[in-house]
Amino acid sequence: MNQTVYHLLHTCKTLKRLKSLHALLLVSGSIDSSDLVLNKIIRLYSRFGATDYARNVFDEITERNPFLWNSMIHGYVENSQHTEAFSLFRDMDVTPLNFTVSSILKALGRLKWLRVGEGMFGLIWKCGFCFDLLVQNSLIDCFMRCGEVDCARRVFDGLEEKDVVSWNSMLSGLEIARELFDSMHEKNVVSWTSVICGYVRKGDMVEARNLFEAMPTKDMAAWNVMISGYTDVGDMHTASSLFEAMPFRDTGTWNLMISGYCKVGELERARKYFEQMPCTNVVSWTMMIDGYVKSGNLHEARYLFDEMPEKNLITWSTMIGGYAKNGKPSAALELFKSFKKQGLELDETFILSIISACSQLGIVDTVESVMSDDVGSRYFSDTRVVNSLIDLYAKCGNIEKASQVFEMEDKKDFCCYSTMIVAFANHGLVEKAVYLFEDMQRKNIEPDEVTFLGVLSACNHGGLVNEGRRYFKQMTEEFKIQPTEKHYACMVDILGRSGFLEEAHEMILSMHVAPTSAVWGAMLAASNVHRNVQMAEIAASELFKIEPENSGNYILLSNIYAAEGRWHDVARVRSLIREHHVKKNRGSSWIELASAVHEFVMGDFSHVDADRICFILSLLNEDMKLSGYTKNKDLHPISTLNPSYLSLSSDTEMDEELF
DNA sequence: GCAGACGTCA
Repeated sequence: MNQTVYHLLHTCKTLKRLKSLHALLLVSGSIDSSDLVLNKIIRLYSRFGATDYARNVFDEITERNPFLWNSMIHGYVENSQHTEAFSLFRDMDVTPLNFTVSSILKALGRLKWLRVGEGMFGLIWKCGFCFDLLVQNSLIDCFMRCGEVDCARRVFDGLEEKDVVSWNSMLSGLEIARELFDSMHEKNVVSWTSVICGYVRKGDMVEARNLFEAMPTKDMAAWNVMISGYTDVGDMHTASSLFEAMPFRDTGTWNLMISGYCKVGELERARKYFEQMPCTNVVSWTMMIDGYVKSGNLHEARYLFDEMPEKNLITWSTMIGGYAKNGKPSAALELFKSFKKQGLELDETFILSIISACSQLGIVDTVESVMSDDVGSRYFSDTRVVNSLIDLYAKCGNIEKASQVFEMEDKKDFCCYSTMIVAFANHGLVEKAVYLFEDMQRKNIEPDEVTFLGVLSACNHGGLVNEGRRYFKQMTEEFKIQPTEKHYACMVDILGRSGFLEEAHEMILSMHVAPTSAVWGAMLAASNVHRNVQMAEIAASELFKIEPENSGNYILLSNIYAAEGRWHDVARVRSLIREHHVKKNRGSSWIELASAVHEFVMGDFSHVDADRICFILSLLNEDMKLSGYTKNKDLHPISTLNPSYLSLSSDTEMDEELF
C-alpha cells in the first residue's frame, strides 16, 4: 500500500495535485503509520513553496525521526525562510544529521549571523562532524558570507576602549573561514570555490585570483565565479582573456560576457557574443534587449523582443519599462495591454520596475492604469510598491498626492520616510522635510545615509547652516554612518553659500575619500558668490585636475577674475582653455534635448512620433521656460518651435562671450 | 555542500 502511495506522490507535479492527494490520504486514514510517506509529503510541499502546509504535517507527527526534522528544516532554507529554519533547529530533540547541520549553516550564512555560526562549532564537535567534508564546506561558506558584515565593525569602531576580547571578536568571518580552509586536510572543488567566491564578493580580486591559480582542478563554477568577479568591476579585458582560456563554457558563461559588455556600454561586442553563442536562453535575449533599451535604441530592442522564442516576466518589464524610460508612455501602455493577454502572473518587482521607469519621466497614466487593474491593486499592500508610488507622484510634481499616499500607509518604515523626506526636500518644502526627519527620530526609526542626504539637501535649500552642521555631526557620530561624496558636496554647498568658506574647505580636507568634482564644484560656486578669489583658485585647480575637459570650471574662474578686474588672469584662463583644447560644454542634458529638438526642426522627423516630441517639449517647457507653447500633440513641431528659443541659459551666454 | 547571467523606491 505504502509503495503505491509513495509512487502516486511522485507523480504530483503541481501543488494542487498534491493537496488533493493529501486530502484523499487523510480521509482514507492510510498514512499515519509511515514516516517515509510523511517525509515525502513534507518535502513535496516545501518544493512547491508551501512550507506552511509542510509544517502542519510536521507538527501532527508525534515521534519525529532525524530525517523528518531534516526535511522540514531544509524546506525552510530552500524557501529562504532562514529564521524559521533556525528556530526549528533549536527545538530539535534528536541528534541532527550532517545534512541538517549543513542546511542550518547555509541559513546562518545568508542571515550573516556570525556569532551563532561560531556557536555551531561545539555542536559540530559533539556530533562528530568536524571532519565531515560536507559540514566543513558549509562552515566555510557560512563564514565567507559573514565576512562582509560591517555593522559589527561600526560598533567596534565606536568603542571607547578596545580590549583583547573585542579585538578578537572582530576577526571577520572571512578570516575564520580562511583559517578553516587552510587547515583542511582534504579539500574538494566546493571548498575552493566557496573561498574564492568569498573574496570575489568582497571585491578582492587579487586574492581570489591567487587561490584560483592554485586550485588543482577547476570546474565550471570556479571559472564562472572568476569571470563574474571581473565583469562586476568592469574589467572586461581580464574577463575576456579568462573566457578565452576556459576549457568549457555553458550558457551562463556566455551570458556573463554579454552582461559585462552591456554594462560598460559596448553593445556591438555584446551582440557579437550573443550571435556566436551556441545556445541562447531567455536571459541572453533579455540582457540584449535591456542593453539596447539603456542605449536608447528601442527599434533594435523591439526587434529582438518580437523575435525571441519565449519571454518571461523580466523580459516584459524590461521592454515596457524601456518605452516608459525613453518617453514613450503610449507604447508602454499598449505593450502592457498585450502583456495582459498573455495571462502571465505579475509580481511586485514587475510593478516596482514599471513605476520606477515611469517616475523618471513623470508618466502617471501608465502606472495608474497598471495599479487600477485588479491584479495590480493587490500590490498596494506591499510597502515597497507604496514607497515607489510616493516617489512617482513626487517626481511628477504632485507633492500633495505623494504626501497623501504617505499618510495612508500605516506601516511606515525608514525607506518610506526617506522617500518622503527626499521628496519634500526636492520640492523646497524645507520645514516639512525637517519635521518629518524629527518625527522619524521620535518614533525611533533609524535613518540611513539616504535619509540624511535628504534632510541635508533640505537644509541646503533652506539655507539652514546650523541644522546642517548638527545633522551631519549626528550622522557621523551618533549613527556611525560614513558620509559619501554626495553628503560632503551638500555640506560644502551649505557652508559655502552662507559664507563659511574656510569651514567648507576644512571639511573637504578632512574627507576620507578623494573629493569629487561635485565637492570642488560646490566650493568654486560658493567662492564665486562670495568673491573669494583665493578659494576659487584652490577649487579650480583641483577641478582642472579631475575634469580638465569641463569648460564650465574655466568660465566660472575667469568670471571671478573679471569681476575683480583682474584682466591678466582672465586672459591666462582663456589661454588655458586653448591649451587644453577644451570644447564647448554640450554635455548637460537640456542642451542635448535642445539639439534633439533642433534636429526635428531642421531635418527629417518622419521617424519621430508624437509621443517623443510631446515629451521633449514638456521637458523644455519646464527647464527653459519655452514661451508661448502649449502642450498639444497635434501641433506641428515646425510651426511652434524656433531654434532661437533655445538660447536662454545664462551658462550659454557666458560660453558665447568667451569663445 | 560551492557559482553565475535579465526587471527593484529614496
